[in-house]
Amino acid sequence: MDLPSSAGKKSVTVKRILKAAASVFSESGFSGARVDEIAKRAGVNKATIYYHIGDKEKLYAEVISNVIGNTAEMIAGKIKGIRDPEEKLRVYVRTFARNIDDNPQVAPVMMREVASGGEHLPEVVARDIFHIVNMLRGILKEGVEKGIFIETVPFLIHIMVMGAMVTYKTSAPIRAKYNWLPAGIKKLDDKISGTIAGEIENLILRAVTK
Amino acid sequence: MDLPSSAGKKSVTVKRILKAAASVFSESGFSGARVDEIAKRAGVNKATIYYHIGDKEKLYAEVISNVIGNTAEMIAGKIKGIRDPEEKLRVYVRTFARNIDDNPQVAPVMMREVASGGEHLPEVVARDIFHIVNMLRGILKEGVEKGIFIETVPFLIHIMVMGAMVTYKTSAPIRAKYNWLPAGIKKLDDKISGTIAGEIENLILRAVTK
DNA sequence: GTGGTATAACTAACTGGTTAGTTCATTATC
DNA sequence: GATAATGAACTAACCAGTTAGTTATACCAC
Repeated sequence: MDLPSSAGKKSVTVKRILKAAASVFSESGFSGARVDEIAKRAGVNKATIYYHIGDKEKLYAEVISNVIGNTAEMIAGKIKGIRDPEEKLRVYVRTFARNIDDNPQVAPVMMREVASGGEHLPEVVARDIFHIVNMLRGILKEGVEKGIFIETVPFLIHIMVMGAMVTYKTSAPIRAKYNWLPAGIKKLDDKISGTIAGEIENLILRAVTK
Repeated sequence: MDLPSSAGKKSVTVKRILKAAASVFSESGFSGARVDEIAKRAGVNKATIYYHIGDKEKLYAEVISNVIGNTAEMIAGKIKGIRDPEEKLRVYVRTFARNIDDNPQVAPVMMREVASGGEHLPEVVARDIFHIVNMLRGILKEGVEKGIFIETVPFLIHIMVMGAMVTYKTSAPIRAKYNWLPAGIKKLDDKISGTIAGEIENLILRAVTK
């Protein structure tokens, strides 16, 4: 019924369904999301979703691929031209930060996906994430070979960066809710790219640099 | 984690309900969890849950307080006797790791709670988490004053440690699922306390130490 | 260019299984 | 026998997925 998402041939209706689905799933998770609500936000009849895409699972898989599907490619592109491993690492962090800022659904969707043990995670997406970690491993290895980085566990570095950013982003509404929180926490910027990413960048570089 | 029988006035039935609820909620999240399933695992009739505790929300709040409720106290206790900020920071990380290992429900529950913007987070628990970050701030400040740490954003350090550990723990089933993952990632220990916590400890210390 | 037909896109209304929460009778305990 | 605790059965609401039909457009034969 649906075409592989490679060709950008999606109709306006399909795009609207996917956009609505992304926002509902990111707010409520898979089981919390209501197909009726998605239909309502997309401004289509529920049956239209089943006509164009398929059942709830299929819809979710489509959304998740769309939302965290091409991060690896983006990072690879940004890193390509750079020589210095240190700068590569900085760009790695920055690109991630930008990606999370630009796609607000990524963070909560990814968190819940991990929390559920990848219950609904399409293998393609798992491979994409592995690809990202692998790039990081390349960067770190190169740094070690050039004598500027210490030996580390790339996967750990990855989840420290990722974990921090994703938690930072998703915790924003919680931080906003409680007035008794001190300014130091409450006043932190909502955007990651910028001050926060810069801070994380520096911390990670200090951690891995000889 | 089990309370001494003096402090815990909870009946055996209530304890069994809370234990069952914790495991179901941590597997399926709030909306994915079924009250019938909780009753079944606890070996009680569903009405017993409503008699002793209340509705699903009440039950969830009870579980969440139980599961991440007294971490602050535990950390405070462990840190009390220590002078050296560096060692305090190490203990901070280690205690957290231990806590996550000992209570396997903590990580997924916390992740989903953050992902949902604290939708069901009891304020008591939010205050507890803030208390933890505040302790970390104290440690870091002390280190800065003694001239051994650089200035950092405590909240960021906290979510780097936390994010990494929680992600590490919950990603275990995903890492186990895919056989195409290289040994370097697949062979990582499931327990955090030990090698992993040690590695995180070192990274964080390198990051904040002058 | 008119009538006929096929097809894609969509909808209102329905179905049947599921599930949170209730009721009330029954059992155990003191 | 009064109170606390539990069980079996029920109900009302909810919700994923279906059905049967409508509209719009394109295509084709004559």
